[in-house]
Amino acid sequence: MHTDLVFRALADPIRRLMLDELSERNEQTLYELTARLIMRHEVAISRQAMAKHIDVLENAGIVSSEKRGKYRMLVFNDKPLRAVMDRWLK
Amino acid sequence: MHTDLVFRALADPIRRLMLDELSERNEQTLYELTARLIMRHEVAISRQAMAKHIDVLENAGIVSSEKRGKYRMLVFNDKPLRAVMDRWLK
DNA sequence: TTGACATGCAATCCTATGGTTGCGTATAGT
DNA sequence: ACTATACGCAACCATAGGATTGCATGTCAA
Repeated sequence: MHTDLVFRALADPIRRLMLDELSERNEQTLYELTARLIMRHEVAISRQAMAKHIDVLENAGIVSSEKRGKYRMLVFNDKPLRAVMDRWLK
Repeated sequence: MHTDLVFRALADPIRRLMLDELSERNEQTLYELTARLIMRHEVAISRQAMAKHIDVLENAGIVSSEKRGKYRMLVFNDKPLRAVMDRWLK
């Protein structure tokens, strides 16, 4: 597991909001998630920017995506977070 | 507490190494910490760069510093980390 | 007091990163 | 078959972040 990718993924506030939404309601499409962020958190962001964020989260292993037809289903995975968190918290 | 500052502080690998050292051996001066990073972790970094990193960690509340004479004593504080970590780990 | 030492401050540079724009592609519905 | 939809890809841009450089400041020891 790549610690650096995990921490860098968490460094952006929008990505953290994405994790909030995904941890609360799993299995969303990229489009759904984008709409939720815009409406519930009043962020102004494009679909392309969201796609980039998803790539970052996926490379870090925090989110996995599965292609279903024309949709990209997003699944939250908390294992990398747990693995990385208790580094300084014995 | 400023969540964003905490996460951004953790985004840099050198700052994470600094926390490793400080959590293991508290109350070091900036100079000591710099020497330790260079020797034990083989990082090539200047004192000025280290000072900047300390500022970032201090603004995030993860490290506090106290001026003692010509020394700047560094103290690790894990509270912001704990507060921020169990956001997605219920 | 004088000099070495630990640190502070400011300007500059380079690269990474987040965002936009524009276009292309594949799937689903009618 | 046609069209709208959900998404992928690549180029460009602007800003922020990490590092260096140079100089200034304050403290301690001799």
